[in-house]
Amino acid sequence: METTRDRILEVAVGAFASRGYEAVGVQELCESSGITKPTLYYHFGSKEGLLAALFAERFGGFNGRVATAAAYPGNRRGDLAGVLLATIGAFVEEARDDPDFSRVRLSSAFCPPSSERYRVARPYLEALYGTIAATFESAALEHGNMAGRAAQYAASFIGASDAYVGLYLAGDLDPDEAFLRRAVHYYMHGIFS
Amino acid sequence: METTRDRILEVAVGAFASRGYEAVGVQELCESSGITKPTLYYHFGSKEGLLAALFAERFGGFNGRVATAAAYPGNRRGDLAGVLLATIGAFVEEARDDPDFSRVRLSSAFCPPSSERYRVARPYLEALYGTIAATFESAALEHGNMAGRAAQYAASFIGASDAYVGLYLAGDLDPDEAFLRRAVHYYMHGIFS
DNA sequence: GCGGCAATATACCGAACGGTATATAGTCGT
DNA sequence: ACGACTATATACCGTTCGGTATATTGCCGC
Repeated sequence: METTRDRILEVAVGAFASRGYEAVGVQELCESSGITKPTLYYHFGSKEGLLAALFAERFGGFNGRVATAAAYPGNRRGDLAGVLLATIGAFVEEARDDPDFSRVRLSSAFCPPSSERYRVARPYLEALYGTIAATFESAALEHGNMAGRAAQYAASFIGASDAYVGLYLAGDLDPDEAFLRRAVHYYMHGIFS
Repeated sequence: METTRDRILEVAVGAFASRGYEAVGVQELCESSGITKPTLYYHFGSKEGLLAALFAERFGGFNGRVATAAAYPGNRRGDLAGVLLATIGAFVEEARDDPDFSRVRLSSAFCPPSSERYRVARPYLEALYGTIAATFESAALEHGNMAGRAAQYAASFIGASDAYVGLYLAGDLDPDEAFLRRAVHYYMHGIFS
């Protein structure tokens, strides 16, 4: 059964994706959900609380799926390419399964430091970054010349992955399996290879 | 002499950087600038016009500097590494010289498709992307195995560069010359090298 | 010294904002 | 059948939103 709460969240993620959290009014979310304001405030307490609930559900889930994909060595000892492919695959799969959330996530990646958005999104952004950085730190144990560069690797890996997701969401790109394999290959061995 | 118009723009970029375009009110910008609303509307016509003027000045300038750095072959025939270093250097230098604008630029990189921000920022974002893609297309003429991949290269290069800029602006990173050289080296030859 | 224009201010507009005091309907345990 | 609790609605709050009609100032050309 679809609860009122779920319906509000679904309407909200769609509205936030297309017009942005700040530009969407609570009144409008209520009308689109077929409810009234006190109902929304009963469930979420505030507009910021609504965003927090949305992120807890979807960003939390996304981070979990990425963490599973990025586990290293996990059962893939030495297979960094396989881990990175699974990781970027998690980004792309999320964009296919939940494009609205992925749009909200991307638009929150560089949100202003004194915004409500930032306060809510920051822990999830840091968790994602930490997960990827940890993968590269583990890999450095097996590939000595990677040592001490995990932060730089994580930043560029997430940056490139999000750029691909952004192009896909804009309809400019279809990142199929071959595309992702090439992306990982370039990342590990350079653009000439 | 600092004109009223310039002062408004300076106040606006600072406010947009820290709290976001949508969350900043026109009234507040006027008070911070020491003027009143009709003066702002005399110069810019609307809030969106103010953002457009800001982007015309700063995003236009930034894109020009990137285009200069990314010119290929230019006088650097065959020196793709040098061109990419100059290009990522332009990103980082911009962040140092005009951190507020760079914050606004980053926060507009993935802004919602039905927002005012998107309408204003889109041409500049596309111009930037086109510039970088053109560089990789030119490089492919000399490095045959790069052919047909310019879009993918451009996306990942801009994505990684913006990720570095974002970390710098958050105070988590100091991208000095050595860092940037490593970044370009990884990009061209892979993370193991 | 006066017409015209660029640049500013006072005072106001209707609409939308996020949020709430209060009442009411259903459900569930006792 | 009644108290307590969950979930909802009506009607309203003060504030702020982007934007404007109108008046005023100062300068420049003639």
